[in-house]
Amino acid sequence: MAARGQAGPATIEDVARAAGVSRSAVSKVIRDAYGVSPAMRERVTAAIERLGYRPRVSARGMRGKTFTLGIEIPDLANPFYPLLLAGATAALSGTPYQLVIAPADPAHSEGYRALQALVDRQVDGVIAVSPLVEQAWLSEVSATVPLVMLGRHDRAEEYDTVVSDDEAGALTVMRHLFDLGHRDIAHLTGEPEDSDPGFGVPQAIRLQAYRTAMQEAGLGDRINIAHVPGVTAGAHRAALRLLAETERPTAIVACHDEPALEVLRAVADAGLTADDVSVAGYDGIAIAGHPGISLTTMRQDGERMGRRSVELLLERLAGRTAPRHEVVEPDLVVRSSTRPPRALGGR
Amino acid sequence: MAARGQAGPATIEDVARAAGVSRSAVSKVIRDAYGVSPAMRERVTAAIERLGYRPRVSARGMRGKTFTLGIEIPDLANPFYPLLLAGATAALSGTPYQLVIAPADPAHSEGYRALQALVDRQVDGVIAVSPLVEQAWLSEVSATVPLVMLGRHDRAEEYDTVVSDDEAGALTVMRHLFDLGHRDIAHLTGEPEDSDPGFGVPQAIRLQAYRTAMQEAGLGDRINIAHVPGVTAGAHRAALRLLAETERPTAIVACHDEPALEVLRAVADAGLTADDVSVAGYDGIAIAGHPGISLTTMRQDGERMGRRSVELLLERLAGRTAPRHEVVEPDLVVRSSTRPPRALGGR
DNA sequence: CACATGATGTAGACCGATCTACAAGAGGCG
DNA sequence: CGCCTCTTGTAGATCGGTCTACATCATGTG
Repeated sequence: MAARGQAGPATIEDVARAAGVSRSAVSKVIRDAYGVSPAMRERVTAAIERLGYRPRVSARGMRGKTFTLGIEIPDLANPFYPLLLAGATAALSGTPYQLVIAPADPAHSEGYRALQALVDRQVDGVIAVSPLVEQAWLSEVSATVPLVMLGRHDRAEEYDTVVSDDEAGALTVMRHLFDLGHRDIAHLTGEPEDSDPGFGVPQAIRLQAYRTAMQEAGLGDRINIAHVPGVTAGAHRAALRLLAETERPTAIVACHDEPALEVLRAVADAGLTADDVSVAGYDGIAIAGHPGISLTTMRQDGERMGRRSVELLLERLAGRTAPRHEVVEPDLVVRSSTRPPRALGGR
Repeated sequence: MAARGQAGPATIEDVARAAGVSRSAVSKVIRDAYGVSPAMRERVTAAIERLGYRPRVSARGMRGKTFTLGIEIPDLANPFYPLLLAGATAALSGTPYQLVIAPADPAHSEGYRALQALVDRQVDGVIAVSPLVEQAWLSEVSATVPLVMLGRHDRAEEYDTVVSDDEAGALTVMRHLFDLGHRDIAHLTGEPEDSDPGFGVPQAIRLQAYRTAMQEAGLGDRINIAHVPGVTAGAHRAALRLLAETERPTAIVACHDEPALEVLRAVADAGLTADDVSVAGYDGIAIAGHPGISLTTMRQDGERMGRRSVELLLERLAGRTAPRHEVVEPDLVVRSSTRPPRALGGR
């Protein structure tokens, strides 16, 4: 922003005129292309400075690139997603690329809409976080623009993926609870249709791991799954229901930290404590470490996941064609929300 | 997305050819402009459908609009901001506009960079949340594109603003604490240079209100202000220092909920409880209502603020030229983090 | 019946960049 | 000295839309 010729912001034409050179020359300087003499660069740069010229991304996008990467995110209210963004933003600093976020409500069709909006805007690369769009559709998108699917376990040929090892993570949580002595462990997750493991959604993988762990521990008959519509929104009520059962579970595992917070709230509302019911979450959001919450959780390195996603995109833009599928290992953070069950010597 | 002619996604040219009409005709149909017969609309729509045609925003932006509104947000990790986004997104549903978010680290120059990135992308309107950019610069920006400053109290002639009544809110918190019997009340806020009331930043207004309230209560000599670099990041240490003072304050008011959470953590770390030190925040983030936290706070209707910002932009796009400055009233939510001071019979 | 009016569709300029092809000039070399 | 190569800068096509001006045709009207 600075003084400009007449109507509206300066264009490349204005700069060319001011510097006494051609448009092409200015363009070369901007793009740092081959064939510019130091003298010319000097004059053009000065003119750019003087006019406060900024190239318009729309115009650049017509032929070249937009220097924009888009990330589609469902539900920014979930504090795990900002972690991804922090990592993505960090990975982009120092590059000429700008990150733009398209928010999408978690509702089904919203993911499509938001991703489509990014594609319409000619972004140079897309990161998709919405788990509920069809793989085939993503493949089609990736024919137009490089794409990274973040968080879902599908090893597509057409695009890259970055995921956390949800199976190992969920099994680790279960082992932790078994080690504490729990046998009546309930699992709280989303609606059944989203939990089909074929879809590759994290919560589906975690649910499957829960089943496997219970079976292998010989507790197949104690499997207790609460499918909650809207997960976080319905978690409080669902948890109250679990807590009112005659054979109350001694531990509840939620598919994410956010619903786990609601479970904790329900535990408090029911007049119970962590000595009565252990609660474990999954994600490792920051508030889980607050002394008033102190939630045991599997911490996913969201920042790393966001960073790697961007790096994979940049590699694609640099020419890579073979798909890559990255796995990030989560780690268990034990806090005071999980304790031995009362009957076995819990204080 | 669907079948397309040859290389790359279909263009308006392809649609025109497929429908046997001119580009202009297709353009008219897309824009729902005057002069299209039902028959023509029919044929064109069918062709669009068949080819899976989507107009490219870059190309549209060259002459017309981009149907994109941009919002610049510092620090998405602060859960108050997603509230704004939720409101903004909601206000946009049903309109042809798409919201894109440009993330900016809270560092000073980042706000400029992110806002500039949005302007470069030819958005039809901008919402700025970063409080630390100069008013004059914003005025310049608003010569190019309609702008709403969200959260800062400057009644500029060139652009609209949406703010919460921070003065009334902060005074309300103080009255609440006075009513409980507190007299030694400390205030925790950001760095002094950001607290100049002339800047209009919320935390500056709140700090000023704290001063006023203390003065008017005859407690001018007990004013105790902790200026913390990086607010949230430094709040924990700063709170520990306050708690270690010989004349320990009986209440601590933070300029935002996020640092207030850190104060609560410090209180716990120091082996104290809400009976020893009351804590109040400001913003009304959701987690403050969790039983493990239970933080007294001034709730700002972030969703409403986001919604109003978008509505003001839409009005501008519809032709309004006179600036509007909206004020939203916050309300006090009393929870168990504030109690009467021990000396006066707090149990 | 000649003419004004209004509805519908098309041609082509235009937006602001990029990028290819090429011209002009400077050195290098046999 | 003539030719070749390399560097530097320019002209002009191009991207995919929008938008203005205008042509065409059907209809209403005096």
